[in-house]
Amino acid sequence: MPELPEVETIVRQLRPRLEGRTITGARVHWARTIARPAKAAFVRGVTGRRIERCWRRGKYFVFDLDDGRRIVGHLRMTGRIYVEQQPPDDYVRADFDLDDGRGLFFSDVRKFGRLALVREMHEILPPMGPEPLSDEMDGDWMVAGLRSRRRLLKPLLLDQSFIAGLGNIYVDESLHRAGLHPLRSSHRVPADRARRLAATIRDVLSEAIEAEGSSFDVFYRTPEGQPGAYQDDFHVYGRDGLPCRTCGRTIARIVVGQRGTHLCRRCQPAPRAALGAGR
DNA sequence: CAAGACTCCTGACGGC
DNA sequence: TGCCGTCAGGAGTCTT
Repeated sequence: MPELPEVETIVRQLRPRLEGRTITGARVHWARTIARPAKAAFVRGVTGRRIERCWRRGKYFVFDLDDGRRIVGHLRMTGRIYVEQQPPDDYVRADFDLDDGRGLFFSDVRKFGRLALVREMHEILPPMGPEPLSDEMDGDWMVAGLRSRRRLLKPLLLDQSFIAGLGNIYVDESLHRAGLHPLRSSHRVPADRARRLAATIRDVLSEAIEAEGSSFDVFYRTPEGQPGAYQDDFHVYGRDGLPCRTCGRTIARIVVGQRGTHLCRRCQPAPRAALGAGR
């Protein structure tokens, strides 16, 4: 579920609750939640360790431990993390006792989320593109990146090995604001439009972080239990049938790469090859 | 290399 | 009310 702004918000709020805390015990209630090592070794490995730092890479959250190892996790569609006194819901797949008497709870309705205990990030992370908010992801990078691959824009931006952290919401929102149709071929995007896309992605993500992410249903809540506010600023995502907030044209929904895709046909003109498609 | 199908899971929702 | 099909913010694997 959560994309970069949601994971960033979660990590920021977990930081004061977790950094410096020692894990005094752990339980796993759904074995497949633990990607590696085996469940028992995971529990043994985290028990007694102090959490030194909480940070994020793409949509992954990372808890550095005091023995050089780290817990790396992904919330996928419906994962949530809390630091509370009591289990927050009926979907806790793993939980950790903290030395201040509270617990760290990993909850996930659909059981797609994963936790791993590793020494090096590459043991669990697939190849990942640059952080969208880093200096590396600038206009020049986007121009070169779009040219070097022959992909449809939307699937390319969703590809974590191209750029890290974007998901379905923020790709749709970024493409709309950049005036680019999701079915455009990456290598045919003019350089000036590619530069605009890079700037737009940074702006959209920054604004979403400012709003503490997006919550349009019950699944995303910050560790403080609050919904995000960015869904109020959506221009296309989930707005099919409603008027475009930029030009008034009805927002359309098509399917691209098996993903629901929202766009304004006036703000985002179709590429020639896609005319007549996507109905 | 690119793109589509299929899979992992559960719950909510619309239609009948 | 209840049953059924469909869909969901992710991503890995396999096939074409």
